[in-house]
Amino acid sequence: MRIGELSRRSGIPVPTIKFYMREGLVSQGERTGPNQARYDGEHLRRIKLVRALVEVGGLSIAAAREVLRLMDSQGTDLDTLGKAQYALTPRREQPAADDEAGEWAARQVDELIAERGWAVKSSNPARRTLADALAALHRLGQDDFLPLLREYAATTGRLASVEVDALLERPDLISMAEAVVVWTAVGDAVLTSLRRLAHEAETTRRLTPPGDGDGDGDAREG
Amino acid sequence: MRIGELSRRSGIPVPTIKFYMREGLVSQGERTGPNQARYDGEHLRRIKLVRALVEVGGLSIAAAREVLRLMDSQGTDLDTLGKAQYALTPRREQPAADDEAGEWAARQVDELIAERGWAVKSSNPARRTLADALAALHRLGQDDFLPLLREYAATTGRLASVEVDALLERPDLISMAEAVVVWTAVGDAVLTSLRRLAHEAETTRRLTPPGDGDGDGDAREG
DNA sequence: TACTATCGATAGTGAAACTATCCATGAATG
DNA sequence: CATTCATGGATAGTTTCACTATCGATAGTA
Repeated sequence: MRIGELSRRSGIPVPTIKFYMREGLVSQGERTGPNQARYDGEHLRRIKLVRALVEVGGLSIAAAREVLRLMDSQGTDLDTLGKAQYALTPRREQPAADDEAGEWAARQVDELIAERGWAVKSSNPARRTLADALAALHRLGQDDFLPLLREYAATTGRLASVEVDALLERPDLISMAEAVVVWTAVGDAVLTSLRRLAHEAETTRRLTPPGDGDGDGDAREG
Repeated sequence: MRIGELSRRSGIPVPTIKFYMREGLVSQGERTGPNQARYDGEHLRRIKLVRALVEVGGLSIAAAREVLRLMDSQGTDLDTLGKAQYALTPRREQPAADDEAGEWAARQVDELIAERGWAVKSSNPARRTLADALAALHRLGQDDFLPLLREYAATTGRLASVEVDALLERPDLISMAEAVVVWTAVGDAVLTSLRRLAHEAETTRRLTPPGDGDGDGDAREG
């Protein structure tokens, strides 16, 4: 197919597809003339993957490029998968604040990880993200979130277990690599939106007197 | 205090604080002269809150303003808290894709919510976020994520329960409003980073032969 | 043959989040 | 009390990011 069809089938404008190719997110088509090239289903699929990472996963173009590069690297091994996982985590440019809250938060993260017996490298950028979040909570005096943190950790541990189970069902490393990338990026959106939905449901359940409402548990009101 | 001290104590540059005031995220100081104003601890706290929403929660300035406006509104009631919750969810500007994947995803979301008996308004923007995520997975043929979705829903339901428990411990509505805002925004970061950490830990646990390594479960290697 | 599509290259756009400069004045210091 | 620094409000400028638009030569198509 030519680029027009690629655009129609993906829903992405031609100039944007060209932009992705320039940026190295999508490979060039097979050249058939000075101003002609041919694309195939792989290109289409790749464009959909880029959109998933960028639009749903919220990755920057640069981060997406790095993730895809690692995913593509021949001889995808577990180490590379780990790096791809790291590249999927939003990075902070600035060094961590070295104030009281920052140090406290870093300590909390270390303790939590030790407590759960998790094997996590110190280079895992999620350590930093978590520490930043805890530091922000601490600065705001929201320390009563801490007990929830333990709950969250236990819960995500269980989730990770079933997730890895499902991942290991994949027939080959290439397929696993793609699942790691997609599930990690898109899974964040799934998890956080489910949390929002559950929060509303739970609040409604708690604060609605029993017998109030239509009783089918669905409060769709637009 | 004056703006310089506010800057020093928050770690935010003076021009940025001025910018936040212009944008209505932080209230003006109490004027004491043509070019003088006085600020207090509330201002400092507010700046920290803005930073938490923007930096950790990833909210845009516009979204943060809306959230804070709702949080501030006198007579904070549960309805307002719900609106604040909605304002914390990242919005899509474009209408949902009406392709097969989009429709399929919307159906999945409705079914899931019905299945769990969740009372969730159809206006909850998290429905859309979740549908977009599921649509992306479907377009990529990653339908084996679906069983995990059920697991995720059950899990976030339990989390929401303990979270609302903790929330209702708060003495007043104002304090609850702040917790809703902060926990929702920062909680996303906590949850997703914990998921990353758990994922690495679980992968390591599964793929490391028993007895391999130092056995303390901590694989910090930098 | 006319018209549309495509190629790669280059330049332009619009939003977002700051950042810099200015001037009149107030505070602080020797 | 003179000098220096800080402040407030206003306005304009900067940087980054993710696209978009245009161009001239060439290719497919009705």
